[in-house]
Amino acid sequence: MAAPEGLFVLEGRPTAQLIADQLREQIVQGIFRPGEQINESVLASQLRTSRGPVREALQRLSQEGILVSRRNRGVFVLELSADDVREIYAVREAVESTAADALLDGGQEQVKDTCRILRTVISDMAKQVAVSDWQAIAPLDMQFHTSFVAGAGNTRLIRIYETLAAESRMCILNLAVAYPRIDDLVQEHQNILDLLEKGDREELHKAITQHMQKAVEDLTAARGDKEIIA
Amino acid sequence: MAAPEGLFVLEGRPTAQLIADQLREQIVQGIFRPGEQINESVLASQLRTSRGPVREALQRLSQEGILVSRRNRGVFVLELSADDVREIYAVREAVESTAADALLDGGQEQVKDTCRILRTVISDMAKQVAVSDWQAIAPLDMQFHTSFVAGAGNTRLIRIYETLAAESRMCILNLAVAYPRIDDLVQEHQNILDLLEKGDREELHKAITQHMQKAVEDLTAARGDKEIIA
DNA sequence: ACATCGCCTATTGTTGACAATCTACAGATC
DNA sequence: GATCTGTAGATTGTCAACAATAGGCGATGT
Repeated sequence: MAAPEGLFVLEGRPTAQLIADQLREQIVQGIFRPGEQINESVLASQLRTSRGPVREALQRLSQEGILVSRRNRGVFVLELSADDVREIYAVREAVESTAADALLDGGQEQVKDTCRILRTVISDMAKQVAVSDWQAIAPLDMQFHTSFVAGAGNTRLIRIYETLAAESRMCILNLAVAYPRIDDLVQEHQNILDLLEKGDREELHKAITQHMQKAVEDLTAARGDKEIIA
Repeated sequence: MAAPEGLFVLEGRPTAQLIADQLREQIVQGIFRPGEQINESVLASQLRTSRGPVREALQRLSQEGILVSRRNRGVFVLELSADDVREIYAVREAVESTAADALLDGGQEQVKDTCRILRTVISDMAKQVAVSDWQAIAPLDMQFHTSFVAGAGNTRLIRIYETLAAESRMCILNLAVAYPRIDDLVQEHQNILDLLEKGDREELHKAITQHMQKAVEDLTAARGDKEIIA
């Protein structure tokens, strides 16, 4: 039978997973602000479920690092410092560089498939830039990079990058006006795509490094060094 | 399930954390074999606790990737394929290379502190090699690399590497005679330490890459390409 | 006024019972 | 004999009640 997709409130299968995904999305969208407390009981009754699955989901997100749990005090949305930003983007650079190598070593077919996906993402991105829809740009930005890493086909790399993507979106959303050089945005991603397609390993690595460095500069520019961003 | 004599009744505060840590240790030591099922209820009664904390610990290890959970069927110790080995060591190479750069960029002091730690590890390793105590060598091998990464001071990198270290130990332990070139072992690590101390970035990267490549060759040599190692 | 002690509340941590669901097996049916 | 079906058992998934604990706040004594 054709499976009719159920609604978001409560589905049959992996409840904790659904809660975690939903919550992560709400956090990176800024519905829960950094430093804000999340109460197990309250969330459970809101979701019409018990504390068990909620607790499981919260624990999951804590392990991912976007929540911090203090014993008998509560769980709170992560607050990011400038140092955190530097850490995150340093690791992102490492992961994406590795993915780039794996892609280029993986054969023409793999590169081609990945590029096809990346092209559509850039296309969507250009549309949203044209109408200045920042809300839609951040997810697309991350989708580009996530797809890039996914193209390498290393499941561990992908799993690592998922957490980094969530943290990056938290960085971006907490920066109010997130993209100072919004016109460069599409161009930069297009450049990465071109270099991947061309197979220019050297320049691709440089482009990734620069992309990350610029991001760190933008994200840390307005704030003091050790200050909390959010 | 085999009676695990190594598990102690737990006290103190973060119960689930303790269970997870102990269980992880038991798994990388091979007390729980790959593919073996781990039963929540049984484990709970062995630990004189309830299913809640045990479940939490198992979920944590599942997220780390050293357990796999199948709904309503049970949780099982991860079985590693040759592809898994390649994945793990590819990511390890990326992480350690990043750590190397961060170390060298972090100043003389940081490098010096790290080298001091690494020296003692190598010293211990040499002792165990001398008496051919393989059981003790694997942890020291991982301790070297974990300390190396820790020296970079990037908490996210460290967290990522902890999981990789656990998976690596699973690779090693499942290979029976794990170190074909046991005499080279100390030498290779010493070489990495020397290059770090010298600050030779180029050669250090090469050494790390070679170290990982050799490991993959050793670990996949005896088995078919897609075969399960354990 | 100030420091100290002890209660109070909010929140997580823990527990045992109960429900849902998957697999395997045995029996019926063709 | 092969295949379908329904039932049993094992295991996780869910739940609500209960316990422990950390930190706040006020009473109390000086």
